[in-house]
Amino acid sequence: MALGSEQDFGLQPSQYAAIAAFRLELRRFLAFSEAAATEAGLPPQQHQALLAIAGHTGAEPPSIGTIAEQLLIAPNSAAELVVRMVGASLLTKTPSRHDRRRMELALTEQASVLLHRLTAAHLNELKTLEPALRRALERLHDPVSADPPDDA
Amino acid sequence: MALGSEQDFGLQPSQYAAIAAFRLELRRFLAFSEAAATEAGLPPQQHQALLAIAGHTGAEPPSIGTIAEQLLIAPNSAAELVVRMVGASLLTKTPSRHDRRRMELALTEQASVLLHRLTAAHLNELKTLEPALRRALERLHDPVSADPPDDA
DNA sequence: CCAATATATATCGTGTCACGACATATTTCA
DNA sequence: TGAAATATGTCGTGACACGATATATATTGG
Repeated sequence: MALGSEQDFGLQPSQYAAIAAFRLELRRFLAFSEAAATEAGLPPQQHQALLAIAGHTGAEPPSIGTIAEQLLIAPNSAAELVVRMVGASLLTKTPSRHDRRRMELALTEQASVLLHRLTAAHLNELKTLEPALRRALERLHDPVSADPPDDA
Repeated sequence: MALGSEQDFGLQPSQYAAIAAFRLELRRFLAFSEAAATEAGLPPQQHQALLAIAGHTGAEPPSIGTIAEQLLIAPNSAAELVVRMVGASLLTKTPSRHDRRRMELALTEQASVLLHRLTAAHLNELKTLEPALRRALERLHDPVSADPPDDA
């Protein structure tokens, strides 16, 4: 369903390079993020879960399902992730009184401090990486202007 | 070393939401990409390796080390990845005659066809996702203007 | 020109984490 | 109320990256 319906005229060799360069920029950011989380003693996915909870803006408190939606993982995977995080004293998990199927999640004090520091580091790093990310995005449309060769 | 040297004044609650939203957009793109590769019968990392080779612009032909650099993985991981891909008839691997430590990599015909279709699908999808990605990037600086709540 | 070192790739054991399949508890609704 | 939908939990499995280590080839200082 995802393939087969696009026209493939006009796919230049340089477009491979443009997409590859874009993916490399994404990887650089993700690698920074994973390294920062790991150095802080936090598995990367647990960092993302903290961020999703702290950044949650809905009316209902964040739940296991919220994690699944924001991290784009299956609900059972989110449940497992939360188990690990409660075990690591990063989250509290309490049954909702309005819907006792739901588990309401909240950051512990420890997690708040960690996330605050990590977030500051991320905003800082993004100041550096953002221009390259922007340029890579733009070159997807106009791949004629190339970067210097890989091995430069 | 990565943490602790940033000032953390002025980190608003809405910045968590801005970064979380940015990460969600990244995940949407990555999820599309992984799904497209998987539907095409290709493990996502193998797709990225194909892209890195096809998009390689250096003077020397791409090698195991090229894969490691572009995918930001360790050289031994790249070697393992290439073993799997040669086994799946996606790559040819021949020792370089100038440096017989090096293995020169090239796509098979089958892989070229696959990658061409996948790349067209990606360029197509990026037309849709790019605006959201751009907006999410911009809101990292100016997080006051928010998206509608999560559960809208 | 050779010994020491650096580089490129390969192998093996290990650990993390997401998934599918399935199970259970709670809520909703015809 | 009973059936279906929703939310979470459990277990076995698999992909893949890593660290430690090994081997082959290249490079270089003396």
